[in-house]
Amino acid sequence: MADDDMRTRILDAAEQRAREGGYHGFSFREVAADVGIKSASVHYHFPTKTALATALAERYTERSLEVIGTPETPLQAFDRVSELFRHSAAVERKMCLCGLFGAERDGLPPEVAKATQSYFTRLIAAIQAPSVRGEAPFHAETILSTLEGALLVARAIHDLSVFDRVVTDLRRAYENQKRPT
Amino acid sequence: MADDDMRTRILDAAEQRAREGGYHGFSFREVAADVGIKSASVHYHFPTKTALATALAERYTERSLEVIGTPETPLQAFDRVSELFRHSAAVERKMCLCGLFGAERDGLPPEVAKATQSYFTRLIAAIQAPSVRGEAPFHAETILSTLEGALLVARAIHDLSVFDRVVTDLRRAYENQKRPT
DNA sequence: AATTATCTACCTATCGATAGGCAGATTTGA
DNA sequence: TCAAATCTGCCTATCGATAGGTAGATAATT
Repeated sequence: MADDDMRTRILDAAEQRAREGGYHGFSFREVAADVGIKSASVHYHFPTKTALATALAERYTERSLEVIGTPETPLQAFDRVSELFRHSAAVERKMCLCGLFGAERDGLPPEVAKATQSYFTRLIAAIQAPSVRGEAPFHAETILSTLEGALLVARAIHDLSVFDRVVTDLRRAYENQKRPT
Repeated sequence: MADDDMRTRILDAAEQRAREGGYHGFSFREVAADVGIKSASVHYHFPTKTALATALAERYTERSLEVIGTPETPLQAFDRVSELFRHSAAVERKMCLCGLFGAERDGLPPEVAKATQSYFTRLIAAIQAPSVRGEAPFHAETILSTLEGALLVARAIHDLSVFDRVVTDLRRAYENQKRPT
């Protein structure tokens, strides 16, 4: 039921906080209070805020890649990533962690910025993979950008139906479109 | 040549800072130092950080709407907004202010969140306007979401060519696509 | 006994914000 | 016309709160 590992519980709490206010929007004290320890004890598990945020981005990346898996067609890749972001919007009701970090890029410690960059490059690679056999109508960057933007905009105007309309628009174009180049 | 009005200079400096680190990523002291006054003097022009950030979002919205103007066709609307975001990516080399604020939504003072929401609803309305006569292939939300996401992703992976590829993908789909419903 | 995990207690730096003052320009009123 | 009053735009100094981070004692586990 409860998370056994304190390190995991810290990551969970920090992720929630970071997905609300971004890197500068959460603190060791808040996270510590969330998990029921003192802020000094958080430093035992993660020596610096940079280390904590980097671990956050890396775990988030791995989890996202697991959801995407190894799709066999471009359309299947599209649907997997759509579902990943739809879950973020409708179930977790939170921004994408690395989307938020990416927006804050210039205000991030370099190590966190690098981990954030990896999230995007690795997801793009995973989305692009099935296109090796068979052309895809859109670049992998286009899929990811659109979903990241749809999540951001839908949340900003407090209307999750925006997300679904954007996905519908893009998917229709994706199916109708023939080879791009 | 130089900005006469201190209020304007404060807004300019704060906008640069906010577009780097977000709402929690800039401070009165930094902004004050940028314009050559003391942080206490910034409070003379903007009583609270909420007031400053709200003014920032409102000014950003007005300026964006001026760039978009009143396009006469859906495709013209698309191109105007594309150019707005391309300028942000390639010339200013900064994230969209309200895109960043939107990502941080849950960590924002309510007044700032509302001003951010207005940015998106008003831009969507401006993009949608020419569609009253003549169908548009995509919803206005799709245009805005995709560009916001493309800006975010391109910056996150330090590759501005991503932005252009996404815009090219979307524009091709936009031209090829026939009436959606 | 040694390792692991958490504690108390504290540090320095910075945060947003307030109080009160002061020089200079502007307005007001006799 | 000239002096009193007010306003503008900044200043210094300081507030309480909070930030990330550290040292060393203590408790728990093996």
